Parts: sequence; C-alpha cells; structure tokens
Amino acid sequence: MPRLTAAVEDYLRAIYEIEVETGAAVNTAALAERLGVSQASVSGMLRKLAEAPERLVRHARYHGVRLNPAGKRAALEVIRHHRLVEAYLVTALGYGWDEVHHEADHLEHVISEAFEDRIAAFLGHPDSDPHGEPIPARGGRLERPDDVRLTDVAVGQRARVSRVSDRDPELLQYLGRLGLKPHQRLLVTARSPFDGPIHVQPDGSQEIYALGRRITDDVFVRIESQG
Amino acid sequence: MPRLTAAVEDYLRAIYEIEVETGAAVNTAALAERLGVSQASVSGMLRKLAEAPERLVRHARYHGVRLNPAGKRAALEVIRHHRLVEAYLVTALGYGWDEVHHEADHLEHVISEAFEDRIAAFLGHPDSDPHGEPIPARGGRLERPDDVRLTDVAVGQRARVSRVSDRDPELLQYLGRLGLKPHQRLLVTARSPFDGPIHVQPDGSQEIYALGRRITDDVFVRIESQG
DNA sequence: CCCTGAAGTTAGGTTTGCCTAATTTTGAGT
DNA sequence: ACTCAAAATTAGGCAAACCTAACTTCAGGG
Repeated sequence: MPRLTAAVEDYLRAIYEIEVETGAAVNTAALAERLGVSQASVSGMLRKLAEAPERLVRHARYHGVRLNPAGKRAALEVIRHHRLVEAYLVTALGYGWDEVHHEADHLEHVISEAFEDRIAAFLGHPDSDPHGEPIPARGGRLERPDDVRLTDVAVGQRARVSRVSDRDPELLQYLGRLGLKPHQRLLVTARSPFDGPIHVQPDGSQEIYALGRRITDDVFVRIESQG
Repeated sequence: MPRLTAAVEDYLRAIYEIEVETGAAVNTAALAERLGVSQASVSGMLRKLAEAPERLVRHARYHGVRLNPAGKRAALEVIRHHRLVEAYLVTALGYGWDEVHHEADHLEHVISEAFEDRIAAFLGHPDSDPHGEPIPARGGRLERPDDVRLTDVAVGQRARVSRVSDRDPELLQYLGRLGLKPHQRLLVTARSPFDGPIHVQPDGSQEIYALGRRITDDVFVRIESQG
C-alpha cells in the first residue's frame, strides 16, 4: 500500500474532526472551509478517497462523506501525531499553547513512528494535548469526551474547562490571559438573552468575564455541580 | 518570493554538498545519483532553478551547475536545519547516530525558524552535528573543515576523527561498533598496496581494524602528529 | 580530425492536487 | 408541484516533479 500523501491525511483528519463535532455525515462545504480549498477540489478528492483500493471513505454524492474503518484508522494516526507533537512542543521546547497548532500541522505528516514513540515516551504517554484534546492510543481508540459547550451551561453551574479548539491562535492567547485553560474551574454567573454573552468567573479570580458566542462555542467544560 | 519546495531544497542542498566535496561544478549524473532521480529530471530541474527569478544557480549546459549567492544561502539554511535536527534527535530523544539522517531529511523542510531557534538554544548552539559535520550559522557562513580523508593518511600518523558521512546507516553502525566516532584518536598502523585496506588502531583499544576504501573515503580526520 | 560512447538534454507523458467556470442536484418555500 | 438559490459535481486547465525514450553534445583515442 503506497504511503498516504499529506493532502490525503489532511482530508481524513478534517473529515474525522467534523464528523465528531457534528455527529453527522460531512458535507463538501464544511471540508472546503476547514481545509481552505475550493469545493471543487473537495469533490475531486472525495471521489479519489472513495474509489481508492483501501476504500478510505464512503461518499454518497450530494449527501456527504463518512470515514470507513481504514480511513478512520489513518485519521486517528494523524491526529495522534498532531496532538503528541503539540504536547511535545509545549513541554519540551517551551512553546506557547497558541503557537503549536501551525507547526504540528506540518510535522504530523512527516514524523516517523519511531519519533512518535520517542516523544510519547518522553511525555509519559499523555492522554491529552495542551488544549485538552484527547490523544488517540497507538493504532486506534479515542473515547468521545463527555463534555459540553460552554454555550450550553446554565447559570449557577460550576464547571471545569476540559478542552478548547486549537485552531485560532488569537482565541487561545485571549483565553490564556483569562486563565481559561484545561482543568480551570469556573462558575457561570449570568447569561444574557438572545445568544448574548455568558458571564464566567474562574476559580481564584475576582474578575467576571463576558464571553461571546464565538468563544463559548469553542470552549468545552465538564459540569461539576448544580448551583 | 514564494516558499521553496522541498524538492528544490533537496537539489540545492545536494548541489552545495557535492560542490564542497569535489570543489568543482556539479554534473548532472552526480546529482541524479545523490538524489535518486533520473538524469532527465535533474536536467529539467536545473533549468528551472537557473531561470527562476531568484537565479538560484547558474547552469552551463553540458558543463554542470554552481550555486549563486541566493542558492547558497538557501542551501546553507537547509543544511543548518538538517544538522540541528540530527543533533537534537540524538541529544534530546536518544536516537542513535545511524538513525537520524533519514528523519532529518524530512524534517529539514518542514520546521519553522522558531523551531530551529528553540532546538539550537536547547543544544547550546552547537557547532557540529553527531557525525562531526559543521552546522552553518543562522543565515550563512560555514567554514571549510581542514581535515583529510582517512584514505590519504600515511602509516604511522596519529589522527583524530573529525567527521563521517551520515548517508549510510550501516556504515555508521559499523563505525560505531569500532568506536570510530568524532573526536576519537587513532593511529594508522599499516596500509596495504593497490588501494588495499588501511589498518587503524583507535586509542584505548587493543584491536587493529582493517578498513576498506569504501570506508576510508567517508571518514575524515585531522592529523595530530607525525609518527 | 573524425568517430564513438558516455554524459546531458529534449520530447512527451503521468500523477497529484489545486483552480475557475459551467452545470446539475437538492430541498425549502410558496 | 414548481421555482430557485445554495450546494455539489463535472469539465477543463495549470504547475510541480517525476518518468522513459529519443536525440544531441562533448571529449578522448585512433
């Protein structure tokens, strides 16, 4: 079996991630947006992936793609690379959590299994990356985190940040300044109506921050108790 | 200026290395061999490099290529990446010196300047890689090492290994087993006629090893004294 | 000085992955 | 049912890099 190209790995990773985020088949437009290519390019690539001998995906024309087992395996491998590299860059080389995504996007396609093994061992086989995203085990298995969007947390609830999208460095910088990193506990003190901001007080802070929808959609928490 | 592709970087690095090894213009066949591609591909690429707006190389049809300043700068940057990565993999991740070349071949094209800076700082800005090859400074300058092939060392001379070609893992394993790594002192005890083996005794060893031409051509030493 | 084999180049073709523009399909609203 | 805009696909192209096969140039020996 010929090695997968970087482009193919990017598509598989994106399909996996969007499939998890939405729980449904992934449509062309979403992929095009995520990958920064035209919809036509996505259409073409999806046909290739579906018709490849490994049958990486199944594609119902006009109705989205889903990963087949082989595609899912490959996607998880790339995601494992990506997240291990992110963790490594932060822990071993002192990168900020907002700086690692871009670098990992390139490195994920290039590192060997030996490299993967060595950084995993160095890090003590971590189970999540600096943004709280779980790191798939070698060759498979990634349990679905049981967390919810901060968007969906009711007033008065205490919660603990579980993970944050790693895709927007500016968002990460901002959240870092507020102290809203994984494991941080917080209290939802208020919600404005009509998708208005959600007010949040991190444990140990006097400040209360008003977070807009763009942010709360990208921050996931585990509920700790009713208030 | 559009980013250089990995292929272009590979060509520039190879041209630089061969130009240094031979001291002359680099011919198509040597490049094809080094890069593992056909001569036709080399011809095509050389025209592209020569005609690119940056004028990376000058190419006298049928008479070889040489790097122009822009090409040399780019080549040194890639070589810096390659050698820093090799040093990092050995020092930080416990790779063997025979394992790093292949990994570095991929990583060199992909790491950012930030990554380069961080590993250089981590390593304390080393001036040579695990095989003894000098690491170019940021943005240029690489002094020509004043060493000679082990092939050219006379009987009775003491010398110290300065560097070893990193391209053949099996050779590196073998040399490692003999203890012939950079900084190792040795004595040339005998030379057989007609390009026969050269006999070498590493300091601190009882053993004398007979090394064939294939090996002695790839091992460089600095002469320490006449015997 | 000419001939020839080796070295190098050109010609023409393939694959990969992207693009824009044109077309088709879908599905939501009347 | 029908319309029609949004979503998706197809058609046709382009740029990188590679290949093989055919041809050209070079340089050394007769």
